[in-house]
Amino acid sequence: MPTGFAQAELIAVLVAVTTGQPRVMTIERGGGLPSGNLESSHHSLQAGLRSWVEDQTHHPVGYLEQLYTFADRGRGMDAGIGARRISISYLGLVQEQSVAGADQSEWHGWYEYFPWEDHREGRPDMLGQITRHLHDWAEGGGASRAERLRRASFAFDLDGRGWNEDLVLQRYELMYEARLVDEAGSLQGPGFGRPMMADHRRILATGIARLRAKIKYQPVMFELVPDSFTLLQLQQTAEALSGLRLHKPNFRRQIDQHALIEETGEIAQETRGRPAKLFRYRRAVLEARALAGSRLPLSRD
Amino acid sequence: MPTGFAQAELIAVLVAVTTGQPRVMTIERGGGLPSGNLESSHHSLQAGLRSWVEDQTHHPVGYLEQLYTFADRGRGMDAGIGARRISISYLGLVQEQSVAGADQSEWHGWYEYFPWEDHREGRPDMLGQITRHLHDWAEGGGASRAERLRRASFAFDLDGRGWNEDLVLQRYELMYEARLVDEAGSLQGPGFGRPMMADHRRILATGIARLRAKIKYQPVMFELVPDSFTLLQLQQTAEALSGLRLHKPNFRRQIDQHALIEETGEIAQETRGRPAKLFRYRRAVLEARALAGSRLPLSRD
DNA sequence: CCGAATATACTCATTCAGAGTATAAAGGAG
DNA sequence: CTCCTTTATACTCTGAATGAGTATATTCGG
Repeated sequence: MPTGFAQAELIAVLVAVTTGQPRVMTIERGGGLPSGNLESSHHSLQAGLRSWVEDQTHHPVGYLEQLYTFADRGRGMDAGIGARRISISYLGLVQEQSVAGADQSEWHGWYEYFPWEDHREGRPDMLGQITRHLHDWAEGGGASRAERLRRASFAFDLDGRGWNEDLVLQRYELMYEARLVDEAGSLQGPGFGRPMMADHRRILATGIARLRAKIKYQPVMFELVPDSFTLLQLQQTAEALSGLRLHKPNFRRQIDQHALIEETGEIAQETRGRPAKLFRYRRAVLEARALAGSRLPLSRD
Repeated sequence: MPTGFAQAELIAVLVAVTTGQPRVMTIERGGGLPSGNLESSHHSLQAGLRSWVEDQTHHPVGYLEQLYTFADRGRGMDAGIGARRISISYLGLVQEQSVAGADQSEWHGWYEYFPWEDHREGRPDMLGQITRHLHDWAEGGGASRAERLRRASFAFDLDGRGWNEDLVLQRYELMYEARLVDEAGSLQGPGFGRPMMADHRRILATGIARLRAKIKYQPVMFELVPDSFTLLQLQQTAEALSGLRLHKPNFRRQIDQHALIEETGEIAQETRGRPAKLFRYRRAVLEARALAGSRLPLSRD
């Protein structure tokens, strides 16, 4: 086989948020992410992936973006033939209403896999243990001890400068290096969080990190909620994704300052408390929004 | 050949800024981007690309990130065998001082390829022509006429809401659809800007767009300037990348508000005007900076 | 009719971004 | 030597956005 040939595979991180929990589509009862070989019938990667996912899951995928491409020497293959496996991963968002009918299928809460990432009810207790293990790992690092400490301290907020919810991948990779997750061959006893096959949990971490970064400067939450929603639903979606609790008045202000939504005129039919107005997303602003966010200090001439 | 096999190729967008011009490393006197087949000797994509680029160009690459993975049916190949070409593109940044010795090699100013993207001396005149052509194209769009107008108006700022320098790719793709660039088979006479082989100009557009977006929230300019630099150099680098003129006092304020740099104690040896202090980048803040930028309205409990 | 629960509306202080002005230090022209 | 051009650096003023907290509406279940 000539050089430059490889086996190509598509992997999807499909995300939905239901009842305040972020969920990801899996196969084999949570053991892996949906994936498949790149077929020659697919005209473009994006289009191919979309039709493939929709065939398999029967959910329309509102939003789809490429995540990352990995290449590892194919472990299950004959060595020496120069072939390797290329995995092209995608992040897809599915609206809650589409998931609703789909019984207790293969949607798993993503904090099963990353329990240390959910800070909505405060800093998880297990971070104490993780921190101790990371310290041990750093101490055994010889020359790289200082560097290990610096990385761990930064990613896990060991010096109290504030938890950065975006560092999902950095945290997972540190835990992998320190052998605190089963995929790395855990040191003693079971590792933290539920493992996945091959490097699927790492890909999931990449997807979560991307999504957490994205909600700050692009209105992607709207791809996850139903067409009409209350402000509380919207906030809870943002909280589910970021794993943080948000300040209600300021969240609302930010939303309507940017004129992201409009009232539908209807009222939510839930029981407790004062009924909430229903809103819909103003698709028109998707572009206007892209205009903002310029942090460069422009000159007027 | 079994399904799922493909030819894999690496493509690099290598960027440097010299004498106020953003440049990109090319092959064949500007006709294409450096590329090569994925070799089985490469252990990871990132590492493989880095060593490959440094072998070919003899420039150390300070910063390297994956851009995008394309898959197109290989046009030059036998059809029907199920193989296709996968192109994995990377963005790399090179410091000016490394380029200096490298004579008049294969570095080409990127505004040769995208002359309509340079707004440092005001809105380029050719945008008038481009706009007229785009209007014609939209008029001939039948049912999609309104949609075409909306896209063109947004990307090229036809209604004066302000030029968005990030939309490099959108603009190139519109011009491709309207056949205003030679790669699409230009309508009449030569297309706008200098063409490149295959889809290399599109990949370059992707790289420029990524870099323009990135300088707003990550201090990547420092990967492009020498180890010690003046504030004017730094600003001119930012201007070269964004294609915009920036407001000097505010640019300076932003830089030292974030404590990104420190004085070296030395003074630049240039002739005209008051001599400028030299600064160096404080690598320590790379992490602290990542902490900022949280636009989510957090709650305190 | 009261209180728990939720929704919605303001307030106040601080920081930050946009825009412009003022002063300092060099070299060159006369 | 003095003035003028050029670049560097330091402030000012204003308005917008953000962080944090408080106050007022509605509903329902007792």
